[in-house]
Amino acid sequence: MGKEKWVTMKDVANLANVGTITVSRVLRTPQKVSEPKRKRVLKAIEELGYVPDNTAGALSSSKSRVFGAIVSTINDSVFAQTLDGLSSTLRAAGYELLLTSTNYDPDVEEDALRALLARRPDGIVLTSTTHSAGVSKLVESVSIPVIEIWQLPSAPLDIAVGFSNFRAGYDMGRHLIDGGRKNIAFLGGHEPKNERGCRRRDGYLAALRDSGMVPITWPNEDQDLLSGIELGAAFFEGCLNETPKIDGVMCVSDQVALGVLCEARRRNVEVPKDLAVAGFGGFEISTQSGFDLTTIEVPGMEIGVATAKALLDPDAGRANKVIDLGYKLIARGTT
Amino acid sequence: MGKEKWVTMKDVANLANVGTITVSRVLRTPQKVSEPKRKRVLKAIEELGYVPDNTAGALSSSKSRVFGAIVSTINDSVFAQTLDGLSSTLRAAGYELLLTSTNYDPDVEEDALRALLARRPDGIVLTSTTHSAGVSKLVESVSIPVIEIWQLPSAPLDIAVGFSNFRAGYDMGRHLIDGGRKNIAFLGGHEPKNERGCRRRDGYLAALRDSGMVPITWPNEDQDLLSGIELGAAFFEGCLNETPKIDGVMCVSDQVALGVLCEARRRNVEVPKDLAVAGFGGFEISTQSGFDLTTIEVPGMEIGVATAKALLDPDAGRANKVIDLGYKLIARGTT
DNA sequence: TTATTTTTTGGTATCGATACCATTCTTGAT
DNA sequence: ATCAAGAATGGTATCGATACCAAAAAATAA
Repeated sequence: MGKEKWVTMKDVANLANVGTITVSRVLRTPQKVSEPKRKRVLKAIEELGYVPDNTAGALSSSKSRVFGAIVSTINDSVFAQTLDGLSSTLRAAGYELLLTSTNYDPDVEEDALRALLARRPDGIVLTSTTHSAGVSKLVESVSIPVIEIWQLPSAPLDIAVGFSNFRAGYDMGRHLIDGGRKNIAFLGGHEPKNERGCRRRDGYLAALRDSGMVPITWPNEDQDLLSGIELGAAFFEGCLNETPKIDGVMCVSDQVALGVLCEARRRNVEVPKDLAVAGFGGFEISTQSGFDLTTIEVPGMEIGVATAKALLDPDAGRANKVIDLGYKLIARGTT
Repeated sequence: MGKEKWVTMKDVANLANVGTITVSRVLRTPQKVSEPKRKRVLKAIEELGYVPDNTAGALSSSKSRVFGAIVSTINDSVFAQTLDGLSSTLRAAGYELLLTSTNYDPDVEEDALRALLARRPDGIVLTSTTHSAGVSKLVESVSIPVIEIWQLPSAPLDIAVGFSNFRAGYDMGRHLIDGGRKNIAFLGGHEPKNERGCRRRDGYLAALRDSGMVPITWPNEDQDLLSGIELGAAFFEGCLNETPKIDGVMCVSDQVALGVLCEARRRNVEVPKDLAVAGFGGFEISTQSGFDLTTIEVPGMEIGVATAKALLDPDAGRANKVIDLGYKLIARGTT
């Protein structure tokens, strides 16, 4: 690697025989520079291989052109879609995304937020909706847009973009009830760390309560070591053994549903005749695994894009602080 | 959100009645500050809710404490592991990760690199190993560590961390040959955009050539619209119809293999008796889908951690420019 | 005690860009 | 021809931290 120092704006200005400020204008507001000078400057930039230093620009303009995001995990296909939508929309507008994951550990969130704020981002995206006191205090002391995404909080800190997991859970519960199922279980979503899953389960509980039915949730203790697919399989051993009359199961995610379906096939349990299975997420897996899974399709990409827009124009976003993008219940072959 | 300006180091210094530089030292080299002053400064920081401005620090120290990464996609479970390992190791050392994805479009790489370099990162991580002239030129003009990960390049730009997709493909080919298969196909990995997949296929081709066998690759035209699982299913329609004697198939990924297995089950094709199936990746899906898939297990997390270490101590990393972390062929029930 | 080293502390210049203001140069209107 | 309004350009101060150097204080040696 070369040992040369970075080329600065001054170097470019000298070569093009203009003032540094003119170089700056060529990059930020080219229409304010006359044609011949602009060309000379661009040529000099090209020639020297100049790459502007945004940290310096950020310091003097107090606009970093960076947004920060804190996600609970990168390792989840749905967040991945949102992040793709977010980062590509932002980059098209000349902004960058600083990404941090907490691995579902709420204690990490405050540290991560501090580290992000130290970069003086122009805005922050959070994927959790319950925050520690420290986080709330930090966020409130800051004058940049803060967007909470995915789960819509009851009292948004600033702006929120997402959909209602509760309503989605409720709707899916009704869907199974309307399909004539009499004993409907909810599988997964116990871990209190996973708010979104818990809200879905709450929706399920409400739907069954409203119909006077008895809810069955499983597992009821921490099982976070089980992968989605493992959990689905274990469901047959545990829950269905205890309560064989179950004729419908609503899973916290498509992955879990897939596990149930695989195991059902192995045990010759007919779906949907003997058991209706519903997933959540609307991933590729739900249609392409050959199981034709009923699921809730979530607008992952759209959340990313809408979040990017709200970051870029927070006043428009704040006009309606809560942007609900909804979801789609896709009834297919498994129910 | 509050309208207050950011608290600066000077504010802290005034409150604690010390020089600004002392505040700086409390944060960076606390052992150089006497006990009582350190305490006073920390108290002032706490009281004012001071969050240091790293952009300013970066400017004067020319150390940004940020690393940049360009990945082809976030939406891939294996990269996700690597990114998790990378970002958590870096954050533990007080560094942040600036993440950009190219969506497998090589034209985007140069722009993304420029945008990253504008933040003056202390190092760069690339996940592709063939670069445009512009990218190479930029990288060479820069005096920070550049690490290429996953696919080991023949001529690394600087440091490389990964494993050999070619050898992995070769080994899996041999595994099938040694298992007595006579007509072995390779499924997926045609798209030239996906170098890693192509290297696996090259390994497969070499293994078959070395044994005097005739390779069968499918599909042979761009199919990038097909998801992994779709592709697996389509394989039966296309390739197996044309060449029914195929008794072994090596898939470019576990996702594709899962598609093949699902379809095989539906068509009552017995695995591994009628058809041996091998995957690639070693994801959860390979063990937990209930299919007990033979696969190549790839050290995704370890790549992330090793990359982080090399970034933090590039001289140690450069001692052996190529860090080969290997892979594991896990023979299971499907072969 | 004095001389010498080590530790602790602060002042000032600096990093590379942009903001702000002042100046020069155009252009068109009167 | 004169003036006003606007466009184009550049000089200088500034953003908030750290580097570098120098001074003061404390610890140690002679």
